[in-house]
Amino acid sequence: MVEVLRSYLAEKKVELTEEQFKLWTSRFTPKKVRKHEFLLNEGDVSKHAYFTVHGCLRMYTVDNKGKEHIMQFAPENWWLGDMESSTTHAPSVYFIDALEDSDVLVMDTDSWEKSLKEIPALAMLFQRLMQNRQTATQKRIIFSMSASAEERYLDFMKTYPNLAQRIPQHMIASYLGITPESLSRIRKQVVTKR
Amino acid sequence: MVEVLRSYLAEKKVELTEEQFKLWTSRFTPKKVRKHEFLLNEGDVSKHAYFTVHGCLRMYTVDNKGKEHIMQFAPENWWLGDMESSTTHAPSVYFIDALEDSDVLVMDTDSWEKSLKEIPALAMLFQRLMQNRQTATQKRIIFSMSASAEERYLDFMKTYPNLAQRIPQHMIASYLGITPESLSRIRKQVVTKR
DNA sequence: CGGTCTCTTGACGGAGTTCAAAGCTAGTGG
DNA sequence: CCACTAGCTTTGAACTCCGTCAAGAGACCG
Repeated sequence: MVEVLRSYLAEKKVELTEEQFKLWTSRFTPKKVRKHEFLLNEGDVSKHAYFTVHGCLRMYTVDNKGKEHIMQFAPENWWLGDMESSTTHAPSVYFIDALEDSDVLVMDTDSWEKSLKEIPALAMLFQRLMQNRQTATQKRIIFSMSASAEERYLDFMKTYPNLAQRIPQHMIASYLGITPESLSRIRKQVVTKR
Repeated sequence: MVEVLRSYLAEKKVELTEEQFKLWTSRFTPKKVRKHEFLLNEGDVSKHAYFTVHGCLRMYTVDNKGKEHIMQFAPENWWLGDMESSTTHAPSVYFIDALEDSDVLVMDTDSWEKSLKEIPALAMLFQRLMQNRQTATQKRIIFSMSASAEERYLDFMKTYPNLAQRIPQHMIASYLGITPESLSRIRKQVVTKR
């Protein structure tokens, strides 16, 4: 299954020697995850990073009013994990579970850090990905403060065109920070507008 | 002026050899910045990182409706810069200016990257700081979706207790994503509540 | 000392929430 | 393979928080 990482790296324009590739991929464990199965629970210390080969994961928190807030989706070719908990060994504030039956690749934190030290090209890739994530997260803040719920929904549709067909509406609502009822009304509006 | 970095590093529990410290600090240029003076304009490629010795900087964007949104404040002992623009050489979407007459230390991007490569302890420090920032940014998203404006104001006051006395109210409003009028009403409420 | 910037206060409106109920869909077990 | 149930989505009505617009008071700087 680790062969999918070959095309992934090619797409990201990262070139490893065959030796490096073998070393890296030997540290992954393939895992089948059932829908609704949990990979991380709030309060646990994160010890793994995940790569979605097929299916979809999500990472979310529950606020003090009991509401779920989805921080990130991880469909095919996405990485997911609570980096903070992994590096600081502090209990995570996040849950990670599967939205569909999924195939994922798992690597434990120690192997992960070893790989970054041994293979500089990987360290550079993940620094770039971290930077992109920070940029995306900042844009999300600005967008949540300046755009209406409808604008944010349309933006979500543009960013993840296929995802909206695959996952329940109320998950999108949770990601956008609105209620399922509001999203339902917005979708009606958007359809009748054209 | 670079001597302030000595106590800064001590506080962050980073130990450099005297040689490393000299090498690093020799690459900074002290700069006096007047209130309202700009260090970065939207559309420019960021070529510098800043450390506030005295005073306060801010980084903000202007959305398509013409509203300012403050991404970050940088009072004493804070780093500020558009990392994304610096690393990708893409035009920045941010403005950086001074909220008070300030003393800052400036390092250009090339020297910055060189320093991180030459001094691993620094690379580790800034990876840690980046991680903290990502965590803080994520918390801000959750908070902006789950908490009322009043709760967010009270949280801001706890996080930056001294800052609220120093900077104009409407800057805090811009950071919180509410109007100055709303913040004014919230403050009135908070005072009369006790 | 005049003007601009900042903060406050009021009235009104609108986007989104809450609560409730009724369809609809999909998964499960017989 | 069908029936049943639990979860998901839709719709309605009332409400609430916050934004907008407008006006006035105070503070600070040139």
